[in-house]
Amino acid sequence: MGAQPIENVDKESLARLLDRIGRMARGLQYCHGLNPAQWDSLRFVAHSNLFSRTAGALALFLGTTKGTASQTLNALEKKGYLTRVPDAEDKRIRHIELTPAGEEILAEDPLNCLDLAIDRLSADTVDTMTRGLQELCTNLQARCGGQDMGICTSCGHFQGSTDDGNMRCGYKQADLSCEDAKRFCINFDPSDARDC
Amino acid sequence: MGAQPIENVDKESLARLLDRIGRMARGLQYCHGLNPAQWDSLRFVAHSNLFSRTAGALALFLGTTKGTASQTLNALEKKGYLTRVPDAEDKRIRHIELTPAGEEILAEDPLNCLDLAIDRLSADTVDTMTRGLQELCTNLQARCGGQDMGICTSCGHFQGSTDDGNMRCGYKQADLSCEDAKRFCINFDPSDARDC
DNA sequence: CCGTACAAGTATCGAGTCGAAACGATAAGC
DNA sequence: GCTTATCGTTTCGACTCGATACTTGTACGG
Repeated sequence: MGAQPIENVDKESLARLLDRIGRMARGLQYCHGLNPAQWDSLRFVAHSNLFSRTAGALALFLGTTKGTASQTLNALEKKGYLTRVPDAEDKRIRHIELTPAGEEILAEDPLNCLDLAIDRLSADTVDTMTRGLQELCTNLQARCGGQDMGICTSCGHFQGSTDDGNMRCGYKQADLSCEDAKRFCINFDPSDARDC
Repeated sequence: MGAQPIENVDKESLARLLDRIGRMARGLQYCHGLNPAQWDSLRFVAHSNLFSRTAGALALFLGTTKGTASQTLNALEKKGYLTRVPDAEDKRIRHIELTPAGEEILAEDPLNCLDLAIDRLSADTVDTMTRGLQELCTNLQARCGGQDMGICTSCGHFQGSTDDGNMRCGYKQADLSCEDAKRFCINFDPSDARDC
């Protein structure tokens, strides 16, 4: 308990700090000819499972419209960072896949610079901040939409693994490869999730 | 030490969480007919001292150009939330002042919603997060510009108070009212600042 | 089958933002 | 007094984003 009693000011400034960091992070993401929305989209595609690598899911995640998401994807496709492959069953759907060039440029994600700064914090601090931010995210998204994402094993729709080693999703009524099951899903149902 | 050893994943996700919160906070700020940049500007004007209530300082703070800042101020002036009054001595300068309407709308700052979420965190968590974010801010701004701001009493340019109760700034070679000295300054020099 | 309802994705248009650059006015230094 | 630097604005073009309408495809009910 070495901490002094905290003035009210601090509570206010946390919100301002978050806003400020957000703006800085945003500013960092104008590089390599991309803009923040495009970086966000690349990251989303890289970390999402098959069900979620679609224009609609991206729009949900970014809190934007399908039209805008489609345009962003157009820009990225034109630059050669991703391709869109038709779904085998549902012909309305086009799955987004990173190209090798896309994976390469992701290695230069400007947010890595944020990681460097984070590395200089103590593990305890990072832990506390992560928990706090996750709680904030949860509280906020109740108010302003935005989609929570998680992985199959902690998802309410998860129905266990099949004989051939795939994961069964009760929501999509479909299987997912073991690899994809570790990626984030836009249809994540936290009802079964424990902490984190 | 109840915390489990933390996986690498967590360190990565902190950066992503910050990005995510930033985007959410940004999304919240499309309301009352204003956009994020305009809210940021209103907040800046409300919390800045006389020296900093100018178009140039706003640009520095927002990490944008003077031209863009000027346009944002135009929009806000047209909506009646602020006015620009010429400086008595330097005729190049126009000081930005909130109108009563500006103060009113600031009471409905959408970031207050973030404050509500923050209120539900423990004081210790808020404290740790605030310190951590401040450190991140400092580290980041070294890399990507952006101006740190602070108040006179912890500023390297502060030269004490004058006979008539004003605060003397060695950088601007000018006095500041006691009230303004408690507001943030774009010329803040942290060399004399202790923690916070 | 056929028709309706709905969902995924795309194209188009207009408002608005932003940055770069040029400009005018003023201040400061020699 | 002349030159240079600073503050702010304006203009222009590229681009983003949201709203809307549209195309294509699926599901369901008769």
